[in-house]
Order: sequence, then C-alpha cells, then structure tokens
Amino acid sequence: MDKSQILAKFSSDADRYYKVTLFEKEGFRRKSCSKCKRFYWTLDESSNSCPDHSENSYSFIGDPPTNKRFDYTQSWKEVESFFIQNGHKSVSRYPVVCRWRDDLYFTIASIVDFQRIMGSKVVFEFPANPLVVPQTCLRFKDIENVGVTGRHFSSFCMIGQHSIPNSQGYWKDKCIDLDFRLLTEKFGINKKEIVFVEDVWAGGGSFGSSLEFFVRGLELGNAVFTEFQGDLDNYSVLDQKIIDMGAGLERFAWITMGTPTAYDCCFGPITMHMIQKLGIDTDSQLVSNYFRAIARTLSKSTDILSSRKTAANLVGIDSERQDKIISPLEGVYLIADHLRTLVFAISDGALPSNVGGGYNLRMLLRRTLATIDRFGWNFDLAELVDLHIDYLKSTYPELEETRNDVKTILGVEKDRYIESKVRMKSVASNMKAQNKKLTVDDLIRLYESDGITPDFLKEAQIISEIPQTFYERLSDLHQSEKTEKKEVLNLDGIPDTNLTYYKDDPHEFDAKVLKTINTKLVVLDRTSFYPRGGGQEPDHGKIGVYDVVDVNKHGNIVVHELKGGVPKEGEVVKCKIDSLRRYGITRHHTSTHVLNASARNTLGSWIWQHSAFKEMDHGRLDITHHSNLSEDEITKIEDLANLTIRKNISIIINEFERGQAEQKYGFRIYQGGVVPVKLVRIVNIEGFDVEACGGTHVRKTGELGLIKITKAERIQDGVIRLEFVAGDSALRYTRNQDKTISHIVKSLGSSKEKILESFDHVMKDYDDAKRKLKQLIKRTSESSARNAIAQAKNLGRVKLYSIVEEELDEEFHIAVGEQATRLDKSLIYCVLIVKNGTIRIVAFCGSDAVNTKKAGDLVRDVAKVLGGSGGGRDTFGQGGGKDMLRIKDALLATEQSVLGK
RNA sequence: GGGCUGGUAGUUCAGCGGUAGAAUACCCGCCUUGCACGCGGGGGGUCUGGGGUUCAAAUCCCCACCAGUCCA
Repeated sequence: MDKSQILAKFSSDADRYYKVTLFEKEGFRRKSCSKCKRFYWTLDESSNSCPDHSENSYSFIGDPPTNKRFDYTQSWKEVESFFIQNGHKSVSRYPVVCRWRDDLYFTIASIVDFQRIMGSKVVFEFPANPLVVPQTCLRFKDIENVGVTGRHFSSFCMIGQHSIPNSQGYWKDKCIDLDFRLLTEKFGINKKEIVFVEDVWAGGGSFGSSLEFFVRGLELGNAVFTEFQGDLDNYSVLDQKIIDMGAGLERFAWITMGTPTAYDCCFGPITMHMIQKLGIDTDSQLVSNYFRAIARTLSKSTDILSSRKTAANLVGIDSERQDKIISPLEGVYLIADHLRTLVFAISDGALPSNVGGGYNLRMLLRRTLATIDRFGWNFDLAELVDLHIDYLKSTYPELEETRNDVKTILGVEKDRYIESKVRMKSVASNMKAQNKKLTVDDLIRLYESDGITPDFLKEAQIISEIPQTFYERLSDLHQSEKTEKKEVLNLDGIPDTNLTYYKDDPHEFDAKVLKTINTKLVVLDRTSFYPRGGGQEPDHGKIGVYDVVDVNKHGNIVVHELKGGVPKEGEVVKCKIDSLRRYGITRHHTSTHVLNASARNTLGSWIWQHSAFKEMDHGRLDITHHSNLSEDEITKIEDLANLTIRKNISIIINEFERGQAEQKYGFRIYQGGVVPVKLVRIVNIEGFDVEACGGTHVRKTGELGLIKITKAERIQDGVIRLEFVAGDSALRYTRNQDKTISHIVKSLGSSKEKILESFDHVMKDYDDAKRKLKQLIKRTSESSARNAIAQAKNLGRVKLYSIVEEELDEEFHIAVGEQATRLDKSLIYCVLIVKNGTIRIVAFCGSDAVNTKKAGDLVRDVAKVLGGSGGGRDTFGQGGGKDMLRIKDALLATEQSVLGK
C-alpha cells in the first residue's frame, strides 16, 4: 500500500485520525509546512514550517532546551519511573537475537518483542498492559552513517510504550497525553518546543495513523496507532488495536545534554576514555558547530561524503583540521557504537560468521578493527568491553554473566581478521610482482572471493583508479533470487486430529478413517503416530494391514502415508505403532537436549541448537560455535552428558502460557526455533536444561544408558554438527567398532594390544618400500638401458627395441627409455605396457633416430592398431588402447611404422 | 540461505590433459674464513579424499572434506 495515499486520506480528516484531547486542552494549532505542505501541530503561533524545515534544527547542540541533564542510564531511569507512576509495568528487554521470529535475525523494534507469527498472521502477546520496555534494537541499514552524523547507531535503545485499548490499556488520547507530560514534566522541556507531525504507518497487512514528536528538529519518538486492516478502499478496524510508541533513548539523553553528538552522552565513560588516551584536542565550540552543521546538512542531502565537506566549509574547518579533529572523533564514536552492538549480540548468543546475521556482526568487528588500524591506534578491545558492560549493567544486569564470553568471541574473531589481512597483503604483493593489468572482472573476483577491495588495491598502488563500472557490475551480480514452494494438501472440512501421543499414548488403538488421498495418505480421527517435526522422525507401524512409512502434520491434522494401499473411508481400523522404533527415537531426542546443555556448559554461553535430527538408531545436533572442536572438548561434552545420565535426573513436562514460560525460563527455551502456539510444552531436565519442545522424551535420564559422540564436523562457519548414538545404538556402535578393529588386527597378523604399533610398522615399511623402488629404478636404469640397446633389432639406420611388458610400469620404462636413447642416439625404444585391461604405449626416439621416425608419430600408429590414440614430441610419446587381442599386431606394427610401411 | 575462490615439497606458490616444477628452508661438499654470501650436489610429494570421462587426469566433470570470501 502506498503510504502517501493513506497519509492524504487521513490528513483530509484530521479531527478523526489525529486530533487528540491534548491538542484541544493545550491549544495546539494544526499547520501545514510552508516548504513541504505536511501537517503538524504546535503551540508556537509564529511557526510556519515542520521540524524538518525549521530554522532552529539541532540548535539544542550546545544549548539544550531544558535545565535537567540526564545521561543515557539516567534518562532510562526517568522514563521508567514516569511510566510506572502512570500504571505501566516495566518489562526487561528481550534478546537482540530474534529467536521467536523466523523472518528476522535481530530485534529491530520494541514492538517485535510482543509479536508472534502464527501461520501468516502476526498476533500480539503482551506480558502486561500497558507496559514499557528498554529494548535494545539492532539496525544495520545506515551503518555508513554511524559515527559521522552524530545520531545514527548500529544499536540503540528503543523506549517501547505499548498498550492495548481495553479495561487496563488506553488509546490515542492518553498515549499522547503521557508522552507530552514525559517531555514537559520529567524532562523539563518547554511545551512550546514540542511539535507533533502527522504521519502514517503500514506493514504486515495492517495500518494506522501516527504522531511523531520533535523537539528542535530532532525526532524523539513516534506514536503509531495500529488500527485498521485491509486496503485503503476497503478496510476494517482490527479486533486488536495496538499502540506502538517507540522513542530513541539516546535522543532523550542527547537533547538534555546538548553534547555535539548523541554518542558523547550515551556510551558512558568510554568515548572520553578513548579521547583522553589519544589526546585528541576537542575544541568543544568548533566540534559543536561542526556537528550541528552536518546534522542540518544531512536533513537535506543523504550523501555523507559531500555533507562532510559542506559542513566543514560552513563552520570554517579546513581539511587539515578535519583530519586532525573530526575524523578521529568519528573513529572513536564508531568504535564505541560497534562494540556496544557486539556486546549485546554476542551476549544474546549470536556469533560473527559468514552466514546469516552473523555476517553483519563480522562486518561490525572488522570495521572497528580497520578503524583502529587506519589511525594506528592502540586500544584493547577487552578493556573497552569492560567499560561498556560496567556502564550498561545497571540497566542490563544480564550482561555481567557473559562478560568473559564476549571477550573470548571477540578474540577469536580478531585473530581471523588478522589472518585475513595477512592473506590480502600476500595476494597484493603477488599481484604487484606479476605487474599484470587488472580488468574489472579481476577486480570483481578479487573482491567477491578474497574480500580484497579495490580501495585496498589502489592504496597498494596496484591499480591507479577504481573503474566506474566496478560498482555497477557488483550490484548486477546480486539480483536473482529463488523461492521454494511448499505442497499444500486439500484438507478442507476435516476436524483437528485428536493427538493421543501427548495423552496416555497407546501404542495399539482403534481409529476411524476420516479421509484417504491418492490411495496413499490417510487421515484418522485420533492418532498416537508421532508426526515428523522439530527434527524428530515420524513413527512407523501399521494401520489396518498396511505399513505406515511416513507421518506429517498439516496444521492440526496428522496425515499418515501408507504403503500398498489404504483402508476405506469411514472404516474403524486397528493401529499399531512400532514401539521399538519409537523408543529409539525418543532416547535420541532426549539425548539431544542433554548434549546441547552439556556443550553449552562445556564450551560457553554462545552455544545454541542450530538444528537437530533424531532417528531410531542415531541423532544429530548442530550447535553454534566459532571453531572446530578439539578431541579434548568432545570428550568433555561426552563426559558431562554421561554424568547427567548416571545422575538419573527426572524429566518434567508441563504446558505453560507462552509469555509466562518466557518470563520464567527465558528465551533459552527456544532452542528448537520458533513455536507457533499459545501454549508451549516445556521439557525440563531438572536443574540441567529447559526447552520448549513438542517431541517425545524419556522419563529419567538414566533410560538413555550411554551417549557416544561419533562425529563432530564443522558444517558451516559458526556451526558444528555433532553426530551421536544413545542407548542400544551406542552399544551396537561400539560393538561394530570392535569388529572393524578385529578385522584389521587379523589382516595385520597383530593383536588388539599391539595394533597401533603394528600399524605404524606397516606404514613405515610401505614408505621404505616406495623409497627403495625409486632408488632401484634410478640405479638400475643404466644397465637396463644398455641391455635394451644390446637386444635392439637393427633396422639399418636405426635400432628398434620393442617389447610387451606385463610386470613393470611406465615409471620404470620412462626412466630406462630416456637413459637408453641418450646412450644410443640411433635407438628407438617402444614398450607396450599391459595394465588393468588396457595397454599403454611409451616410446623414445634418440636424437639421430628422430630423422627416421618421430616418437609421437610412432605412438599414434601403434595406438591405432589397439583402437586407441596417443601422441607426443619428436623424442618422446605416449598413448594406448584397449584392444588386448591385437597386442601382437601392435608389436609388429612398431617395426612396420619405423620402416615406414 | 545463495554465490564465488583456493587446496601441489616443511613453507610460499607456478603448472591446468601427455616424463610433477621453482623459490625458500633442510642435509652434504667446496669456496671463502666470519656474523653472512657465492658455487656444486642431495633428500623431501598417495598433487585434500572418492567417483566419472580418457589410451592417458594434479590438470576436465560430479560428490565429499578443509580453508577463505562476498551478498541477502
């Protein structure tokens, strides 16, 4: 839907969509901007333009509109206490890694916390109403602006004020009233400074009006009233209207402090720490002037580079002073911002990598390190992380728990960056040595597959200019996209299946056949067959006389796939589940939970389940981890898992309302991904692991018997796959290994105790034999060559030595042939080597013999007889053929070929 | 999730259907007798693994493994 059309429609009826009681009570006037015609509400009689076009934009820099001074942390305390006083519940922030939504890597707005996707619909689940939340949000879209504009962040705290209008919650009037009072009463801003701009919001099938509030050109917040669904010509009111007010906490702090940039008052002591360490001379008036100028320039233009120049010109900073004062400050701001984002993301379990959202994080760290390098600074990342966490922990105490893990991950990732830089340099110096002219294709390939930017090549003076076509070509490359379609069965009118596997779980039961499809699929009124889902493989068994080979869930209907036919619709059939298979799957499922928690406890807090697979006889668990696992680490994980089995811990399964479960156990419960239901099933291995999971589980960990990790491999950057066996399968696995070893022991003629010794011995013998053979050929080639010369048949001007060889190989004859033709220049040396059902021809011609016959020609002639081909140079040729029956003819052909017949 | 690049001697790489190479490091000898260079010789490789095409594969094709990198 076109936003401008909605805005036009809503603005034409402002009384209905925008006028709130506050405007009337306080006497706000509705005006249209003289420049852009947008409508806004103000108490300032003389105003004639909207905040984007007003003269006093960003005049709060160096001259804040209030006497109160609140830094970042303090600003939140003020906001929080205000909303609590006014009947709101203050909720802890949600993770920045958005595990409850498949369509987002990171939490990008406070409202996302309370959105749950069910099917294709977004539903809202509020833990309280109304509420307020300090939600850390990650946004990577404007990353180039971070540090430069004074107000862009890669992560920021969105103050979320959310309400559902009902007996507890409120709607537009009270919302705007509260926001107004927050600014005036709490923050002490003169009411004449506050401007509300009319706007709209649309997304996810719903839309509504919104009021953005500004103070001196700075947008502090946006109150969105999600109210309608449908399209503009035909829409209806939502059953669940929502107030989504999001305000930037950083901006609240900034406007009270009036610092040159928002960064100066939002990162606590960290920016000052860096500035002092570097000894940057910050002439505060000059810096204030500059950042006020760039903020204002940027509201007219989006080009960062030219805006920097324009702003510098405006306040009279020459390029030397810009490099000396402004650029380093931008660097400091960037480092502070990027590191803070990394602290939150890594704390919440995200890892820098080359896939998914991890790539954004890798970019953040590399930008940070590159900035440090560019200026030749010396900052300790760990120290900066400590400063961040020390400052943030009063608002976000959970960061303390992952302090060391964050440092570990940053260390690992920093090492990768350093290695990658070394590689870049070596490629560059190679390039320089070759002195080849690089085409645009070369540049694209270098960038895409080695990460070597044209800027880097220019700096290294390998290219003089970056071709204009480079960026065009690059963007062309990333256009096409594919989507996969899912098969949808027509199951209209069929009631939800009664799922008895969650109840008394009978393995033999009677059920009525509701529908059959394509003499293959069957839907029953009730079933204990567990369908494929969450990585758990389906049950097998029998329905009537037919084998069940697959079971899938379509919505709330279970569809069984049978082999050989289907029972009649309406019939009541006997069903029987393969209990042995089910028990195997169940054990592997519980083992997955045990292993996951074992890995997390052994390796670190960043371990999450990435995906999993549970079969009857084995299981697979993919975990998020930065490096390949060492043998020692695997052993430790295995040890902890098996200790947990021996403790025989009870596994308790209960259903909770989702919000309640999240509050009680945290977001760790979403190991298996998003659960699109209102009631979540919580599987609790008491004191060890808690997950939301719909699968089947054993009652006590002791039932698992034994867990053995059979393989650990890195399947992609940041993901390790653990393959394992549990219970009977573990026993069978070790038995099989034993059998394999016995076989090897037998072949070696050794014993189990001495197998390693014997193996080393055999390997050494093998190496020695190879070496000896090589030497032997070398030392005997001369006598073999003389022998060949002696045996050669005299054909006038040349001598021909030609034989069929069944014992020795090309390596031998190439050595001998070369030697022989060197010793006797009139010799032609031609061997037909029989090997694996084919014949290889090797021929040498001495430097005199070449005048009679060329080796390449000879080989070609002979190969033809054998039904193959070949070729080569004058003195050396190779070829062959497959026709073993004509080998004698071929031998004769050598002589005929030499004689030119 | 989708691409792309690379894997050859201890190391850095070349070769890209037809006898596996260079540089460097290593060992031996010589020249010098010094702080390290010159000359000669030598050892060192299941060309990541598995399949295929071919008379012939390090080389071409497919799959896997390892490493790196770009994009959404």
